[in-house]
Amino acid sequence: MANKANNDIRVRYAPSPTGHLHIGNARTAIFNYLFARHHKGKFIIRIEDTDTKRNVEGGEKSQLENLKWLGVDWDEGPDVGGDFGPYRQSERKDIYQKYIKELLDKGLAYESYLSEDELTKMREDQEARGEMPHYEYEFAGMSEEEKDQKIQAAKDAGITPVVRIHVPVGKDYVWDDIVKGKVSIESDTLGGDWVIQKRDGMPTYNFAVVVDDHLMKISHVLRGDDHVANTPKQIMIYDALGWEAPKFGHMTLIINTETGKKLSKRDESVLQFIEQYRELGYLPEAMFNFITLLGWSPVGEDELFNRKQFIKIFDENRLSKSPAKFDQKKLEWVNNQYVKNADVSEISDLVIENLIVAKKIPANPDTNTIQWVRHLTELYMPQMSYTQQIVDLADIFFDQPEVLTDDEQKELADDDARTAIEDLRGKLEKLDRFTASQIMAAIQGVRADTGVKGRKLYMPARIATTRTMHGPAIAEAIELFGRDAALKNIDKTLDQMK
RNA sequence: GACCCCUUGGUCAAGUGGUUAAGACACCGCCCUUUCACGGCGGUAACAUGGGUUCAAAUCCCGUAGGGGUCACCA
Repeated sequence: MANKANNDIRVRYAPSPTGHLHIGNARTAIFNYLFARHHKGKFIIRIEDTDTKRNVEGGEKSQLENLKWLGVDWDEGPDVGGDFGPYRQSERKDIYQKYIKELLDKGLAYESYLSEDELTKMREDQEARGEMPHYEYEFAGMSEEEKDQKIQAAKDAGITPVVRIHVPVGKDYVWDDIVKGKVSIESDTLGGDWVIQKRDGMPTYNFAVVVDDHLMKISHVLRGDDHVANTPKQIMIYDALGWEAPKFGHMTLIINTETGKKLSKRDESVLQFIEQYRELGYLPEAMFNFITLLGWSPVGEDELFNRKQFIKIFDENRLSKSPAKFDQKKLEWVNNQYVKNADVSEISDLVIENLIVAKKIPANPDTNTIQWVRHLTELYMPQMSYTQQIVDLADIFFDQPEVLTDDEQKELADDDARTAIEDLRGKLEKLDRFTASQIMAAIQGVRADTGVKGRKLYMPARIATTRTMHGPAIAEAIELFGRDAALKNIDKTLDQMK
């Protein structure tokens, strides 16, 4: 199992089209991508759709789309083709067939005629005996004649066989794992002769993977830790077919913060599909950045990198051996770093979508609205972790509170407050251009004319115009309300003042 | 249960025999800000445990405990 030469580096990401792109899968894809790009090798996408029952309509398309969104691109795959296609396992049936036949001819595999019922019974008996379920050789101790008879009987009963591989007895399967180091698993712990071809004629995962990886000249297999137990089975196939196995690397799983277990797709306490984050207005660069830092760390102290930098500094030897919890807070922080530094127009476009979905603005906003949202976005960019937060953050612009809080009333409980607010009202009404700079001038005018200043001026002014004591820069906020709304708010506040 | 693997602060993590055991998120405090946030500065807080090996152990070895993964005609 010698290491292949660097110029032959080919890695793959092999999703099954059973749904949307999961965080864990995205991470696998990203690490493979980074590995390929760093070593100037090829990155391939292969669709593993041998379980026809579980394939989801549109699943493949969604997976690829979200991968592209993250900024991952590939050299070969079902959509772009390549010299080693087809890139969907469902289209490679005859290829698998050929190798199944080869193993059958060599006597390394055999047809198994056990029915579902017999298999179930076997497992139940084992369980009753306190054993873990495993396959027991169905022709154990039989002569050729007895064996033939049994097969004939099964055939007569209309049973279609599956194909099983003979698992060597007492053999150690050892490999030097890129992340785990030396791993060794004994063949007798594998659960017996396993199926390489299902009753429907499709190959099983562990068989198809080997055939494809070999034919596609895959040099390194980087995948999740949950595949460790599959590796000996796969090496077994490489051996049986006389092929050289690639290098394996098993990355630790991402686990749920609360349960400490591997993120399960059914687990609803964590958002775990890329698409969900996309809808909340997370930026692809930020997601890429954050995901890459899960189970991998760069050399220095920096944590913010773009794709190009990651490609440059990626080092598979720095993959972590222990599982990482998914920290949403940190993701928010990372995303905020990117939001803050993004172009206003990019963020604004996302904000518009979020506001439309929340029904705060019409589905087809006019140019005034778009311009208005742009200003709004600029004001809130420094504090948005993700753009969907704008809906709550900017709530005062859409739904002003009917009553004031006690804290707000306290700020207004002063004769100066009324004086200042009334004076401000008059000045705002007369402003010829309702812009932030003019508004600020008006506020300062209030100070000059009434003598009210400092917090006693700004707080009442803010509360009266925006109906809340917290928010972005006061003049900008008032401008965003517009003259009519600001005056209306002032009147309402004046009425409610004690 | 069997087999594989993991264990540094609440979280992510650096660290590969000699360090005051980095850094980031979160948290707390102060500053900036006529509000909130951003930003700046500072702080609390960790080598699971017991034995070895060694002049010296977070680092190497063994045991224990805890955690995880896998045991399909799913991938």
